[in-house]
Amino acid sequence: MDKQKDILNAALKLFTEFGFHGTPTSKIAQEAGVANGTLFHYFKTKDELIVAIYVEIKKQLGFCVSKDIQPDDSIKETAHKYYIAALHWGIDNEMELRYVQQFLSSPYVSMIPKELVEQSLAIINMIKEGIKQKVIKVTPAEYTMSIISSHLYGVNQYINTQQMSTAKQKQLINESFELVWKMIT
Amino acid sequence: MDKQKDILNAALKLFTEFGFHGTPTSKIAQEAGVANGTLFHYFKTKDELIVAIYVEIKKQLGFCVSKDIQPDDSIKETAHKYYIAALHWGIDNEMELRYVQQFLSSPYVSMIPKELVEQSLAIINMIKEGIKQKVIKVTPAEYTMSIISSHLYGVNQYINTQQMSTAKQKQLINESFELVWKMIT
DNA sequence: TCCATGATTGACTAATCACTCCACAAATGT
DNA sequence: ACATTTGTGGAGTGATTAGTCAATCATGGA
Repeated sequence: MDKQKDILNAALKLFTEFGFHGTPTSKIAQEAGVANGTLFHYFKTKDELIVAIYVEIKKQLGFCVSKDIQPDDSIKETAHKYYIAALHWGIDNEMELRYVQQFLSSPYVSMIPKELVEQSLAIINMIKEGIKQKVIKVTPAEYTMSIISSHLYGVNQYINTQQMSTAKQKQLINESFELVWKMIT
Repeated sequence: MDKQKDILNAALKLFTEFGFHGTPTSKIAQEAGVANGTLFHYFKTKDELIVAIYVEIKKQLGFCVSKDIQPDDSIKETAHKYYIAALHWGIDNEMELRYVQQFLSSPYVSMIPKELVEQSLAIINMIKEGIKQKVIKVTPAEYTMSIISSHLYGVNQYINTQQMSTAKQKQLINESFELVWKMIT
């Protein structure tokens, strides 16, 4: 019923499969089951749609990753929860992940609205708090963050390309957190 | 003098700046200082050009990374050399790295010629040899490989975004290898 | 000198695509 | 009941672009 959502979903699907250039707006409208003009009623330009999808995904990820965090969790507990949640999100939302990758390594990155940039501030702050509490190694928080994200990315990619039982996956995920934790402490 | 190289360089530059979609072949020809038709004399299609650039970069990286390797180096020495060379390549060839990222997260990946896929086999074999010699942890070699590459990527990104003295860079690079080595052994 | 081969040119084209426009429908307010 | 806003449709348009082609130019061998 919600045509805007239909358009977003159709566009997400087609963009991940055929790329931004490879999918005309007409195909998006067709896939979403709306008319060509309707698409431009909701999104003034194709670029705006491309950015909107990214913003939507980021919002979902942000919610998903932080929903289990308790204020009185220890640093390690918090980090563990963030890590696990992010990894699971990546596994469950392969298409969205691929979209984000494509988006971030395209010239559209420069169109990200400012208010979204601060999203990952919570994690940076957690790292800084961890350093203050002397549980995390004294290095620039951005460096630690960079290491963690890329590790996350690597594990995700491995899990997504190899196929394995859910049990093996769980084991791998937990082990990989311990690996990262050992590295940053 | 070599117009084919001129075209490749011009295309690399424009594609990294404006994306595949955002740069028309006419602009590439212009930047390369050749006529429109000349471009299509060397590359049958725009897609072929896009893939050719990737292949060229991969060739350079492959050469750069393996040129210092000696057959009688220890596993750790070999790994260290690979790691350092790859990191330096990424620092010295920011544009090429960005191109590779953009390419790999685009639908053009599926056009990579088969003979190129085996490129990273040498590193996988090194890891397997390391496992046999009991210096590297017993995990699937592809997993270890995935962890190393993504770590490399993360460090690279950090170095490229922050600016720091060359001395600090060197220190960071060496420390980061020890971090990875600790992780995989 | 003459020919052959391949490089080089740039005007041209057929197709595509982002976006507009306007008519109409549905919802919402008064 | 009427007016106003909001949503929806889809044909149409102007600009852009990948790729073509026929003509020229450069090189070198016979």
